[in-house]
Amino acid sequence: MSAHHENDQPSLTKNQALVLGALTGSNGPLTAYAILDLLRADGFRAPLQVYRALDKLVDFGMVHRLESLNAFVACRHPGCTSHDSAAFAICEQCGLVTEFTPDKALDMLKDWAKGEGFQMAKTTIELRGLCRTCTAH
Amino acid sequence: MSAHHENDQPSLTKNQALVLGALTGSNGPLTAYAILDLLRADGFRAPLQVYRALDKLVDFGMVHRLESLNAFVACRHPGCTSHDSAAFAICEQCGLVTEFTPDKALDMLKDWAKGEGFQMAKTTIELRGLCRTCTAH
DNA sequence: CCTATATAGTAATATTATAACATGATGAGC
DNA sequence: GCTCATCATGTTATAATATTACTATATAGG
Ligand SMILES: [Zn+2]
Ligand SMILES: [Zn+2]
Ligand SMILES: [Zn+2]
Ligand SMILES: [Zn+2]
Repeated sequence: MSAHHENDQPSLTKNQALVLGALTGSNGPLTAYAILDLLRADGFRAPLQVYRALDKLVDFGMVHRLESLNAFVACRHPGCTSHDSAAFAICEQCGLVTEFTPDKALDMLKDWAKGEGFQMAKTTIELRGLCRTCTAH
Repeated sequence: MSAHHENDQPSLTKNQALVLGALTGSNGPLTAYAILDLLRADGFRAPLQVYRALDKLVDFGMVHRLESLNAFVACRHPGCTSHDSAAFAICEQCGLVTEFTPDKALDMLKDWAKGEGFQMAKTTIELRGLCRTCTAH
């Protein structure tokens, strides 16, 4: 199995592929333990199998962790290289999660960081509220 | 004890005051269980005593939860009314947490939300990286 | 007084995440 | 092919974070 290089599609191990499959097959975020339950049929027995795969998938930029939910989503944002700067809108009514790239907001945050002498490595931007559908309703 | 009204300084219960005191006396964020340990001498025995006080203090805008740390900080930002929109820069080297109000970035996020029909109730903005001191060093 | 509401105490439990250690696969260099 | 290093894996136990359920007490308003 070949090593991962930046800008390659990394080749995934069996466990990584299973976890990614569970996430891409879900219509919303999943917790690590929800993934574990989904994959018991595939031989998963312990949380660490999930967490280890998630760590790698997050490294690869293929999965994002939602800090305010302690949950994970497959990246729906292929082609974008700034996986450390994605933003998410989370509907508190229906659970819908929308990923977007807040370029302008990031520029503003970078300005602040520059003025402050803070060297940004990663941003967490999560909006909580109501999606269009739930607002209309 | 008088009820809390918006824009008042709410009167705090004993437990709330103790938890807030622990946070303002700390030079950094504290987890709920760290607060519990600090307050055992004051009679705290169970996590729920801390979590209940924290819930209220967060409601009052006097304490913020840092989602990416599962920890809490006293608001260092008095006079600001947008306690649902504060941002934090977290140094991964020394643990320094700096609160700021990212007005411009928030405007950009509001623009996105408006275009998307998403009704924002709260934002989580947390920057991870190195503070000025740790960068120089 | 009566009742609704808020606060509080306590025990048990649920949820999320990591540590520690053993095993097996893979590939590079010899 | 063998040796070694590295990475992935399996398994058990445990740590860290958070909530449920139930009880009790205070207190303000009618
Ligand atoms: Zn993404
Ligand atoms: Zn919705
Ligand atoms: Zn604040
Ligand atoms: Zn620092």
